[in-house]
Amino acid sequence: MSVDHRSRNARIRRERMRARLIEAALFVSAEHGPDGASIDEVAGAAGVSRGSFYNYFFTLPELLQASSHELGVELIELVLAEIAPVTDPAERLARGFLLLIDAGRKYPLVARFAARMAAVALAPGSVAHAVLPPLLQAGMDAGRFVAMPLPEACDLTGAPVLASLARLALGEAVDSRIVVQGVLRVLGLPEPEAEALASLRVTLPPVADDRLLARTELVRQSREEGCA
Amino acid sequence: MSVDHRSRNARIRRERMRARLIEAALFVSAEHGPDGASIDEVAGAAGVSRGSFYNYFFTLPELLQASSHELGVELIELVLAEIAPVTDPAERLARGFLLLIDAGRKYPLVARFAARMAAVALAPGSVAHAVLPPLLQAGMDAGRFVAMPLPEACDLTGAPVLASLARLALGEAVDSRIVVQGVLRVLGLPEPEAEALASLRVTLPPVADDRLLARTELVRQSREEGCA
Amino acid sequence: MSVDHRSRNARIRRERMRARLIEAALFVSAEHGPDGASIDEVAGAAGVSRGSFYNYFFTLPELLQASSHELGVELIELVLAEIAPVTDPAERLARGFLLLIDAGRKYPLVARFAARMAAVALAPGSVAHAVLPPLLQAGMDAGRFVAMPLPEACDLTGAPVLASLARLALGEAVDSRIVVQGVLRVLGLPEPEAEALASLRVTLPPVADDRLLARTELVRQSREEGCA
Amino acid sequence: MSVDHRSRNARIRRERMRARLIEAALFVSAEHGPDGASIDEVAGAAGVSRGSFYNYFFTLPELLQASSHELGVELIELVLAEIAPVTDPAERLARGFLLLIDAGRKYPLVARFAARMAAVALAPGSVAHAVLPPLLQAGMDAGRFVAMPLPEACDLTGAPVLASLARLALGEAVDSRIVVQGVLRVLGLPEPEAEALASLRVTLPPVADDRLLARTELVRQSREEGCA
DNA sequence: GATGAATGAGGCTTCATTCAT
DNA sequence: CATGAATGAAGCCTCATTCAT
Repeated sequence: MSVDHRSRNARIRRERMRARLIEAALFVSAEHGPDGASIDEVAGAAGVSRGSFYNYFFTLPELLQASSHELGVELIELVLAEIAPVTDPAERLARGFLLLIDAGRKYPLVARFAARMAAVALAPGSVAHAVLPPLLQAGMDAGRFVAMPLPEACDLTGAPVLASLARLALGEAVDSRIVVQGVLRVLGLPEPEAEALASLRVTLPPVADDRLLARTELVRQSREEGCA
Repeated sequence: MSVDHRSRNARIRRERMRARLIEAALFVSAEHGPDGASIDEVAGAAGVSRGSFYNYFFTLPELLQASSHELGVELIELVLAEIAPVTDPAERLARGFLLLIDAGRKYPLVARFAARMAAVALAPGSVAHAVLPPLLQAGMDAGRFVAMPLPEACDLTGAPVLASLARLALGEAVDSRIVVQGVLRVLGLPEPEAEALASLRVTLPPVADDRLLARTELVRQSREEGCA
Repeated sequence: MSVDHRSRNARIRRERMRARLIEAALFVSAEHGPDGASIDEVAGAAGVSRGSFYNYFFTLPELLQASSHELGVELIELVLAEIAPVTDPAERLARGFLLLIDAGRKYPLVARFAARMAAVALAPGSVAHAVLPPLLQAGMDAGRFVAMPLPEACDLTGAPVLASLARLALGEAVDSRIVVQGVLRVLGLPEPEAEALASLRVTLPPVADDRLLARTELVRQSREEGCA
Repeated sequence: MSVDHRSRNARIRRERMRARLIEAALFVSAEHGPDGASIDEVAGAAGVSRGSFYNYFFTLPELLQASSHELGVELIELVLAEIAPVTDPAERLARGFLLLIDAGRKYPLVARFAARMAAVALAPGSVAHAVLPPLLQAGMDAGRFVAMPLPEACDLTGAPVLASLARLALGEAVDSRIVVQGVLRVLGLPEPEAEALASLRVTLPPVADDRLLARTELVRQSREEGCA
């Protein structure tokens, strides 16, 4: 029993430390890019010692990968939960992309991270790759999208959205309606419908305080206060 | 006269050395990415000493930038020359993108470079940014494309093509017909025309032996022979 | 307790490492001058790795400064302790200078260091600058020395002594009696008194084995043994 | 004949080039110290190529030595010429030192150079060492100065003057009357006479435009104009 | 586990020197 | 002779990694 208890405590502490490192890696790599980060800096940002890092990860890329994965999962889960009730594949895709660009707008770190980590984030095996193809396939199966090979379909739809996030990260304005309407058009939707779906109003649900997304906001706010 | 001769010789030699460095940078950054390159490695690949690098460039990013620029210019000039006789903006765009993807197929280094250097290659000020917007604008002005803001239009058309190059670089197959058809569709072309234009047969003209593009081929061939 | 113990041990080890670096810097800069020293050489002389240097100092000048300061403080403390009982300002100065030149004779490294580091050692903010002016001022206030501006007084008294140390460092003989008598003369002391004070017999007290001064001796001895 | 003529021309050109290098070395080492100079910088300041340097000197220290020597000779010749008519050794010394400090005031580069190059400038074999001892010896032989060993006499008189120049180089004020009076006092002159001699008014004669000293002035002036 | 000292490999940059033109 | 390109040795610094406490 006491052993159990102790080990449970230990496990919880481990989780928390891991989360702190992942969070720190997120900030640091959003700031300096994945290649600009150093173990020292990440550990410092997490408030732990250099040596501790090695108790949780073997290499820096491994942590960055975990960091990217974690954020991606949170983001995707948020979006998927939001579009879960929607049954029409076209509307699902439209809402999903609109929400994603909105997330980039609301959470600047997300946009910056997406821009910086595009190579990692889109690599096969990433969250994005797991989610987009099924959505597209479903639309084609339902006859809502014109049939086309999935890889090309991903390039035609996912890449513009990612590019939009990158532009957001640079501080430029992005009209998500235009982008999503184009994406739907490329999938063969009739123009009026593409326009209607791209004009849907979507809202990101609030996220729990302990999620990565919420933490990125906190950091942003504290910085603004710090500056003001 | 003799002064002239000497200085001309010197200038030519300088040019050649510079070209060697740029070429080497191309290979190295295509291999390891822009952040994986080191001055040592580039100099080594060029067959010159570490110190020589500093006689031609101040920093590595400067060389990479020059390298990216040089290749981009060659590529763009090649494509532009090929589509120069074409007057219809839609056909120009279709042929241009088809040629570009073809170039990625024919010159694997180009694809790899495009994939690795996306961030650099697409940054404002790059060759791509100078070429695509006017093409799109011309099409809209001519009423061939639906009107839409240029930035979003770039994201919707350029990003899929770049993504295709990236996929090529990974060794995957890419059906450029599908991609270009989609790009034309997103620009509002009627389906039959989009299909027709995307089905055009294009051929990259041969390039002079001293151009970067040709040199990338030579390297590839010599490597294959080396392996075989 | 255990924390205390660990951190105390750590602190002691840090101190020791720092001391080793300072000591090494002393030898190296006495040998090659402050501009001839390199981080590599100092670290090597201290028997530690290049990287360790950076765990203790930011720059080489910082270490040299620390080194100079440390030795200066030891030397000054030694001399000041010795002349503490003396009340007559003239005798204090005479004994102080005699002891200093004696130190240069007894500890060749001190002389060499003084010669090499004159620029650093005499810069405003150095130990020498903190000690000599008050001594001179006291003598003038007491009417023992003729009144004159302090800066010029420092030049007239301190510079000859430093020059003597430099000559010692070159292996030449120095008659400290002559030098000190001259210094007292320039301060206006009547000749017989100047001669009497300059003829005082002084002896440097022994120093603890862990002081820098003692360590310089050890090194000298070990080298002589090595040669013999 | 023509050979003679050509070789004479050549010799003159060589001399000029050598002079330019020496002058450049003077400026550069006065600016950054003897250890801060590089061949590149000196050659650049002289307006010649790196390679040319090696046609005139083997090493940088050799050039610096020549530079120091040249300036020292000019300065000494200037002072010696000025005090040539004076027969009293004490007055010769007084006037000489007064002129020297004046030179430091009038030609800041001289002061800075003296401060920076003290080690080189006072090394045995330097100009200073060739001039001061005979002056002192003459005074002792004539019974004007108290007898004392020459090395110590040099330290007691030369070092304060050099220290004064160093202080001038730092931008501090120096009362040469006080310094020279002290120097005479240390040599045993009766107080009234020391004061009288130290109060002599001396004036540096103008120097020809092609002398190093004059060139240092030109540089200073052009800089001031540049700033203004 | 957590810590941070110690290490040394690896990249960067400067600069003296050589040498072909 | 003058030039400046090429070289590589040598110093600087960062940082991933190991390890004793």
